[in-house]
Amino acid sequence: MLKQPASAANGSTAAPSQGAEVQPLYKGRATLGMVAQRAGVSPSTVSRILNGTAKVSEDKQTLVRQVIEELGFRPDPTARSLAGGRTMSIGVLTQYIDSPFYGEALRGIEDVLHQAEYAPLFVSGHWNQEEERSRLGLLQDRKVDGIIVLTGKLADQTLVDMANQLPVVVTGRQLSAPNLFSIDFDNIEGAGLAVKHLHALGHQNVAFISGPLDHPDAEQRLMGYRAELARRDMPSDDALVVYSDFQESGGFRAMNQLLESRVNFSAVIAANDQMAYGARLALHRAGLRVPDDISLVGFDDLPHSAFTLPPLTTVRQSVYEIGASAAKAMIDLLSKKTPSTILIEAEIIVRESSRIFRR
Amino acid sequence: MLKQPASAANGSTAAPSQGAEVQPLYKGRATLGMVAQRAGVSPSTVSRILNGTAKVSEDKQTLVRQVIEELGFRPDPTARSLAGGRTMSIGVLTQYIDSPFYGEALRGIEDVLHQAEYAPLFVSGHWNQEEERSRLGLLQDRKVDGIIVLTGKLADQTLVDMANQLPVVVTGRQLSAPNLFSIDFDNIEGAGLAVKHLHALGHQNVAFISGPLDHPDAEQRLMGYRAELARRDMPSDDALVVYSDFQESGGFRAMNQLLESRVNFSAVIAANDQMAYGARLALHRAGLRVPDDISLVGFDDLPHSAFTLPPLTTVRQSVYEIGASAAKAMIDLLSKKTPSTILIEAEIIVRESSRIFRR
DNA sequence: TTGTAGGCGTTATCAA
DNA sequence: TTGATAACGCCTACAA
Repeated sequence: MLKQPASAANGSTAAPSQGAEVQPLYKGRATLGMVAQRAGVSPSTVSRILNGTAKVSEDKQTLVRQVIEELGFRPDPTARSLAGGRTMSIGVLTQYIDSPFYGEALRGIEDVLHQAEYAPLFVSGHWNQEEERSRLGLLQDRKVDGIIVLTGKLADQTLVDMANQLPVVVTGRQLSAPNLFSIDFDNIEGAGLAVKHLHALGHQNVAFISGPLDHPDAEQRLMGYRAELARRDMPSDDALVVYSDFQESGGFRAMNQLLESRVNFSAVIAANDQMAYGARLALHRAGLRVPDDISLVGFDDLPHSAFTLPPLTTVRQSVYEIGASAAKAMIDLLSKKTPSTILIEAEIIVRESSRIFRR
Repeated sequence: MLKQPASAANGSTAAPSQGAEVQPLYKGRATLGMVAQRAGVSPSTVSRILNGTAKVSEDKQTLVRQVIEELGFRPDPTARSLAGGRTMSIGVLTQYIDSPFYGEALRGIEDVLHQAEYAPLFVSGHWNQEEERSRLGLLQDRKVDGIIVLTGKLADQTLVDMANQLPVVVTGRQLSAPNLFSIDFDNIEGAGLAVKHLHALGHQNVAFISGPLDHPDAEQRLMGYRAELARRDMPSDDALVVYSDFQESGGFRAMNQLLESRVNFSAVIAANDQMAYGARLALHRAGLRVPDDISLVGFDDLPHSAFTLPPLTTVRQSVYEIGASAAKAMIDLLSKKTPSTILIEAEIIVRESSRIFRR
C-alpha cells in the first residue's frame, strides 16, 4: 500500500491514477500529523526534523523525509505561526506600489527575501503619515516577523518604538537604535555630484527643480545642491530654485516658471528624472535647445533616461541594491546578527544633455 | 474563577489603569477571550458580533463593541485562518513587481482590495512558467482566499484546475469556467486602432516592432496589427515586422534592424512605449525626423509618453481599471456573486509623433 | 439568543 | 532521542 511499483504510481499504464502522487501543485493537503502517522513516529519528531530543533536518529530522519516527499507535505504557515509565533513573512511599507523609483527596491527585497524563504507583504502608505501608520497596523496584525520601511514620513520615534516589538529596517534616514537598522540614500552626495559635474563644465548659474519639501528625498537632494553650491562659491539665488511634485507634468510647469522668472541660468538640475523629462519638453516649447542652450541633469537614472532626446545626464544609485541590502539586513536582524553597513554610492552618469558652458 | 466581577476584570476603579488604553498602535495584544471575559459574555458571542454570524442582542452588541474599543482588540488573522479557513488575503501573481505596465494594475488591485478589507499578497513569476507555478504554490501554502493572475504563461488548464480549489481571476485571456473570471486586455483592438490611425493619415507602409512572441500581450498586439492591415488591404510584408523584447534598448536595436533591412515604410508601430522610446532614438541617430520623416506610434501610454520629444502618439487602456476590475471580480466571486463583465476599451491618444503622410 | 466543547496544524514543555 | 500533552486565538457545530 505504501510503496507501489512505479507503473501504478504514475498511472501511465493503468486507469487514471488518483490521489496523493498526482495531486496538482496547488492542492496542499497532507498534514504533519498524517506524515507522523504514516512514518510511525510522533508529530513532535516530524516537527523536530523540519525545524532542526533537536537531534533525531538518522533512520527516522530519512524515513520521515521520504514520507514527506511521498505525501507532498508542506507545513502550513498559518498553523506554524499560531503555534510558534513566526510567520516567515516580512512587512514592507512602500509608498506607491507602482513607483518607478522604489519599484526596483521592491524587486531587490523580493529577491533576497525569497532566497531566505521569507515572503514580503507589501503595503502602500502614499506618503501620508496616517496611512502609513494604519498599514503598519495591518502588518502587525498579520504578525509579520519584521518590517522594512521605505522612507516615508513616519516620525523617527515611531520606528524606534516599533523596534521594541520586532526588527525594523528603514531607508532614507540615519537612525541608530537597538533592533533597528537604517540605510540612507546617497541623496546629498548625489546632488553634490550633479553640481560638481556642471561646475566642471564651466556652468556658474545652475537652477534646481526640487521635489515637494515634505518629502525626505526631495529635502535631502535640495540640501545637497545648496551645500555644493556654497562649497564652490557659486551663485545661490533663491529664484534659482522652484518647487514641484516629482512628476513629469510638474517638471514641465516648474521649467516654465523658471523661464518666466527671467532668472539667469545656463544649467538645470531636476531632483528626479521624471521632472527632468517634463522640463526638457518645456525647454523645447520655449525654443531652447538641450544641451546647446541649457544643460539638463536629472536624478535616478530611470531606464528611459538613456533613450531620451538627448539621452539624459543623471545621478544614479542602485535602488535595487538598496532594497536587497535592506532585506539582507533584515535577515541578519532576525538571526540576531548585526547587519554590516554597506554604502551604496551615487554616481553621475554623463550622457548628452549636459555640455560645456559657452556664453 | 472564570467570571469575575467587572471591577476586577477591568480594574478601572483600582490602580491607575495600565496597558490597554495607551498601548501604541503597534502593540496588538488583547485576545477575543479577554474581550469576552471583560464583557461578561462567551467567546462565541464576541465572535458572532465580529462576523455577523448570528443575531446577538442589542445591549450585548454595544457592550462588547465598547470593550473591543477599550482594549483595542483586533482579531488575529492567523488564528482566524487556522480556525475558519479564511485569511482575508488574496494572492496576486504578477510578473515583475516593478513593471511599468502592470504596476498600475497592482495599484488598482490594492486600492479595491483594501476597501473590502482584504490584503493582497504579491508574488512575481518573471514570465517563467516554472516560477509562476512555484509562486502559486507559495500562495496556496499561505492559504490565500483567492488568486488574481496577471497574464503570465501558465496553461489555461492549470488555471481552470486551480479554480476548483479557490476563486481565480485572470487577465490577458478569455477563459470561461466555474469559479473563474477572466478580463482580457484590449490588445487586438488597440493595435488595430494604431493601424487605423496611421492609415487615416495616409500611411500605407507601416512597420511593426513586436514584443517577444512567447508573451501573450506581444502576440495579441501583433495579431491585431496584422488583422487590421489585412482589413485595409495595406501591404503586409514580413520584413515590416521585427521582434524585440519590450525594452528600450530592444526598441533601439529593432529600429536599426528595420533601417538596415531597407524595407520601405513611412510609419512604425512599437508594441509598447518603452520600445518606442528606443526606436525614436535610433531614428534620430539615423538622421530621421519624427514625425516629419517617419511617424511613430507606441502602446501603453506610460506617464512619460506625454513628455517625450515629440510627445508620443500611443494606444491607451486603463491598466489601473483592469486591476481594479479584477479585484472587484474577485470580491464578487468570494461572495458567490457573478462578476459583471466590464469592457475596458483601448483608445488612441494622438500626440505629435504621427502626422499626415507626404511622399 | 447564548454558552460549551472541540478542533484547525504546529510548536513547545515535560517527562520518560 | 522520543512521545504525550498543552497551548496558540479563533470559529462552529451542538446544546441549552
